[in-house]
Amino acid sequence: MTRAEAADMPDDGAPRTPDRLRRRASRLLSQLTVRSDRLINEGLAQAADARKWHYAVLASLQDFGPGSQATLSGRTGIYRSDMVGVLNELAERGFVERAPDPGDRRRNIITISAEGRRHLRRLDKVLDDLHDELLAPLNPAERDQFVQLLTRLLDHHARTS
Amino acid sequence: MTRAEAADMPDDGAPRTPDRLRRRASRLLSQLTVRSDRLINEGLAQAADARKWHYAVLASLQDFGPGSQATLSGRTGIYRSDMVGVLNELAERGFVERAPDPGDRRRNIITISAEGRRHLRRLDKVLDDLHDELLAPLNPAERDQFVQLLTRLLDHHARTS
DNA sequence: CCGAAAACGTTAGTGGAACGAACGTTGACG
DNA sequence: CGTCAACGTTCGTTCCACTAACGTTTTCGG
Repeated sequence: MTRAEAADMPDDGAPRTPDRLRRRASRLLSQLTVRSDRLINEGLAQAADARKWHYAVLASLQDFGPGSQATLSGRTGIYRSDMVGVLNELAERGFVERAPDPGDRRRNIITISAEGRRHLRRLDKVLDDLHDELLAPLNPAERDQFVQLLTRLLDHHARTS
Repeated sequence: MTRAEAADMPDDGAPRTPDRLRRRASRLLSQLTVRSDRLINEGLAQAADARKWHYAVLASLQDFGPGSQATLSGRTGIYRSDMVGVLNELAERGFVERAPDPGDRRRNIITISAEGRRHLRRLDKVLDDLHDELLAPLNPAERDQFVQLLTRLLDHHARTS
């Protein structure tokens, strides 16, 4: 033994973390979200040169039709300040069109293009695969449960915010 | 009607988000974690002038005894670069002591103080309350389930990292 | 009908968290 | 003894949620 590192190593090399720390839901959430975000970001970047916000915007356009940037902000939860950049990226790639609203010249009307629709289908597939990886340890019933629980918690804290 | 904003408003004022977006586990995780982090940070700051890192370090010291900064990094998951600041804050408040290791002058040995122990007890209570708020919509069995699921997912992705 | 207030898109910037690079000091080891 | 690794530390980067302010355009109350 070079020296007794002991006490932190459960004899298999990994440093030990106190249970009361490891069991805290807030900590589990934070840590898992870091991994999840990394997985999704890297996956989207590499498989489709995309970011998760692209998906949010395109899906919102596809499912609810064209809208102003402010509307899209509301639908997706992306801040209007950040929406600018996202739409620039999407417009650059030809996935959306940004046109001034003739009826209200403060607004832009954002429309999804045919290419955008195709891209969205691709993103949906990529995300399906990535979520399969994310939720790998859970069986279908448990995945549903997990999503259920998350949804209930989020709903509660969204109303209360 | 001033104008038909329609389509995004389920007739109760809240903008509508596509289901495929709302159901993605990664998105639920991100959003919930934002709320959770905010709840915990604000709660700790206001009730105990503390940050969550403080809890991690103090709990690790209490449960596994003194250690070097590197050991604490391993136990808590805090980067050694960030550990410096955390320990400064804790030492300033008299919750830990930072003393050079006589047996290895590269290291500092960090020890929790009596005050630190008291503070940790307080933090534990505050965190209990905050988690009660965080998990409010779930009954005890569901909370256990939730923690179970999170743990399994995190374990899987920690090994695979 | 006019002036104040609000909404819109946009730019710039803040604060926190996770993480990497590099450096001087000190110990381990062939 | 010389090389290499570990330690604490400083500095910097990147990403995300979020705020502030501004010019333009529209709405609305008096």
